[in-house]
Amino acid sequence: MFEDEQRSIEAFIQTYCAENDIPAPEDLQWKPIPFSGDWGISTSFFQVAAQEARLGKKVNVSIRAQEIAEGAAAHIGVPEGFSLVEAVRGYLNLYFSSSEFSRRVIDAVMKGGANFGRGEDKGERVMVEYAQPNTHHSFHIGHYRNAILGEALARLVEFDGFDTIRASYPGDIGLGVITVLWAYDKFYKGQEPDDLHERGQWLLKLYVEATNLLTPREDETPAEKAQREAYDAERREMYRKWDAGDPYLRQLWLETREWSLEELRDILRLIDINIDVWFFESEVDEPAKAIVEELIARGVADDERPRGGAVIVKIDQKLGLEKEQYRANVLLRNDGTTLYLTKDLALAKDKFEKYGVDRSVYVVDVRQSLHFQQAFKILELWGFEQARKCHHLGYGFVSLPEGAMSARRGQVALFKDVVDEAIRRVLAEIARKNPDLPQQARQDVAKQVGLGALAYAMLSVDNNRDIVFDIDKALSFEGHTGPYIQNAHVRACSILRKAGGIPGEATFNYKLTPHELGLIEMISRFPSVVQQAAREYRPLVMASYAFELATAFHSYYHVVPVLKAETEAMRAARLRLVAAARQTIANALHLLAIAAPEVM
RNA sequence: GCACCCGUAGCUCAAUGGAUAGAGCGCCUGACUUCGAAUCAGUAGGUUGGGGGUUCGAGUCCCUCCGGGUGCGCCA
Repeated sequence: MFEDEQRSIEAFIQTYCAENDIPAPEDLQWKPIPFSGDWGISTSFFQVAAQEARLGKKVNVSIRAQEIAEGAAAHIGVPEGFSLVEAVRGYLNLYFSSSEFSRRVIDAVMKGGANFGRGEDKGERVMVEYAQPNTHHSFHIGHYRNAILGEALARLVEFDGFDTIRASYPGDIGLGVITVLWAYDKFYKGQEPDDLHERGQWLLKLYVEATNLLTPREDETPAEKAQREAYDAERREMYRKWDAGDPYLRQLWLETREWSLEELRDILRLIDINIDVWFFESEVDEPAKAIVEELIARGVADDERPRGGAVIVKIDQKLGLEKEQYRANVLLRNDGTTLYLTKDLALAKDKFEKYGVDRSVYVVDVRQSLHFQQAFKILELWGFEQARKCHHLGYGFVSLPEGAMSARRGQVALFKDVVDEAIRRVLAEIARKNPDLPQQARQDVAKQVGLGALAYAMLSVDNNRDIVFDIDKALSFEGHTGPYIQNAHVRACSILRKAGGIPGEATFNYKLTPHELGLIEMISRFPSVVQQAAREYRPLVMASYAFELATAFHSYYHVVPVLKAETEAMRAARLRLVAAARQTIANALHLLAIAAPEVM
């Protein structure tokens, strides 16, 4: 936010170094000054001093860094807009003139509004692929982690200036899907629950039942074994007929698939996700077969079918690697059918050529990291420049306190159930804490707060860490939670409502309290947090920031009187600060796909 | 066997190679006739799994060991 000042100070430093025969600092890093209670920016001279030492000068690096910092401080003086410049232990600290910078920060937020913090147009198109649940199943809390992580990421890169496409890739075919169709056709034909969420759960129930019938048991009798094998043969035959395009099965498949998709669309609507492009696994099968010949012709893939094998890619060998790293993988089974990898390659080709994607992010379970490393390398061998800008955003899996989720054992936290419970708990909280809230508003608010708690529980943990989903902790409304941040927004709204309006301008020409400075500093950091989170593909960075911003606001709120400020000028300045805080909190929450309610 | 991830306060988790490792929960203490207490202020709690190394500087990078998890050509 203070790039101009930084640049001019950097120029001063470069001049000073040049004049005193000190190696030019290559990359000056500016950070906030820690634990000072004041507000400013800081850089250090350790690297410069170390460079001198390497060039043969006999110096103690930390002492020399301090000397340079002192010299630079003296050379710079106190620039316009700053109140103090000091050299401490090798660091050069520049303290802002608080009134000038405060006004500038607040004005920037008020002018930018919902666009405050938005990055420059990057001139690049990014596709974020997430929300890839299998159909013929119900959406559980693990799918939710995927969806919310992908959505937050999409919002971040979009806000940072990338042309962004949201893509979903449901697994709508495969042995699991056929298993459900088999059970339906054999035992439940013609049945169909009314409610769309019941249908998803019902299909899951069919899957569990069918899997039990089809899985070998240790104590099974010869008759049971024969029965099971007969069932399995039916299922395999069904898969073959589906593949051959059997009209009855295709119709049944599309119909039941639609039940799942209806539920999926309903859930995505609930959590405010708008997918731009739907890729179905079943639709990339034919294109996938087509690319195999091309890859053989290009010498990327080896055809071992003549020897009874498959079509494979020996990735390490093609890259000329001695050590095994990417290994080899199969593109086409010897029966001529495609695999997951083949389909992902075909899909990537489509993303690059048909959608003009420059960079591609895959939000997929971390267990598939080898698969994506292989896919990206094959794309590179294939000649796609964009392959180097493909990124697999892996995330740890979500389990329950009882252990891994398992549909078969009935151990699943279905997303819809969790949301319903969240809303119930928020309604109870509202009844206790805000009984004046009109009844008709309660349901909306409960949904926003309940979903906010869930989203934050997922996003406030680093993506490469596993999560044990404890519903009581995820639906906590106090402390390091979504509702805590939402509550800061609500409190700001409340002040502004009572104030009756926001002054069009204000100066900060009075002695600012530490709480005001802290809040203004947090607000000023928002644009750089957007950049970092987007650059690193890490929604966690924004999640942590949002909490810290809310903490700064809550502290401020408690200590600094706004409506009853001592003077009219202070009241105006503080009202604008509250408005800027509200805006920044709202922007941060939006990037996390969390609603910013005005009351709760 | 090979590769990747994780190990930080009692618990759950943060910390672009940078100054004194921070939060939340829980424990204990205090603050509502006050802009909304889903809040705030404070106390206590650490050999960052062990050991080497690189660096002016390591929770962070390298090596090694220990412990936990995941993956590894015809599943997705």
